[in-house]
Amino acid sequence: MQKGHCSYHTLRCHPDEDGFPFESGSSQGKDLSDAEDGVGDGKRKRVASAKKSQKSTSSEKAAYSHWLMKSEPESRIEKGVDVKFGIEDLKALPNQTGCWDGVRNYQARNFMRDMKPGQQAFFYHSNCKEPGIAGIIKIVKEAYVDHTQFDKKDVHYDPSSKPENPKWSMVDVQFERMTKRFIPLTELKKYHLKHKSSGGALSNIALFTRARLSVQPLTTEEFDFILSVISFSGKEE
DNA sequence: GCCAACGTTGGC
DNA sequence: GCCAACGTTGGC
Repeated sequence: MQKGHCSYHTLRCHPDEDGFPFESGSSQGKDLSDAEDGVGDGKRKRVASAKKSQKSTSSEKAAYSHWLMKSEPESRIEKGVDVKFGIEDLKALPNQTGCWDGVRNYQARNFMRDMKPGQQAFFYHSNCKEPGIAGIIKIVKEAYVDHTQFDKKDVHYDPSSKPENPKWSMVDVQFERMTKRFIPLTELKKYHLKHKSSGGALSNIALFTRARLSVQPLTTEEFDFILSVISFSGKEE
């Protein structure tokens, strides 16, 4: 499980279909857990203590506005199905839009639920020859029920999730553009290490501080810094 | 509610 | 293909 790979099921999703928004917003402090779906998931539920540390105006959360979403651009067979889904695959879909299904990690899911249409995300290529940021996508539909959780044939089928109380959500994303150059993970890591010691925009970037999260938030500073290094090194805006 | 065993992610 | 990091499961 786990992973934010849209697989081609994406083809079935049409951006215009009016799905029902499955609750939006809210989630920041909760982390692991299912916090907002109340019942349903079996046993153990360590409901996050979303309460604490959540001060200030009740409706206020350090809302993120930028994201980084990982997907695998190279073929890999999982349960007999190829999970490949690179930025070129998104670009090739009708309207260059697809649904980001298959996320099976609570934190990643919660971040998707925080996403708002219009926000931008980096499309990150993972588990491949050259990991790194390949382009920019845009959130075009807020979180709604990920139908693949109920599909026994799907790689990300989750028998523990019931239709009356779905566990997993997805958003629709649209290809916006390739970055003027590919930004390798190794380069980002250099900035991160440097910034960690001397201070800088990427000193705390989730890509390294929470490496396994497939859907991550980026601060505006982080996002802008990354865009700026693209241009420093050659082209881009 | 602890925590060992287990499974997954994803760089290398 | 290895394996470290870390999330999840489930017994107790």
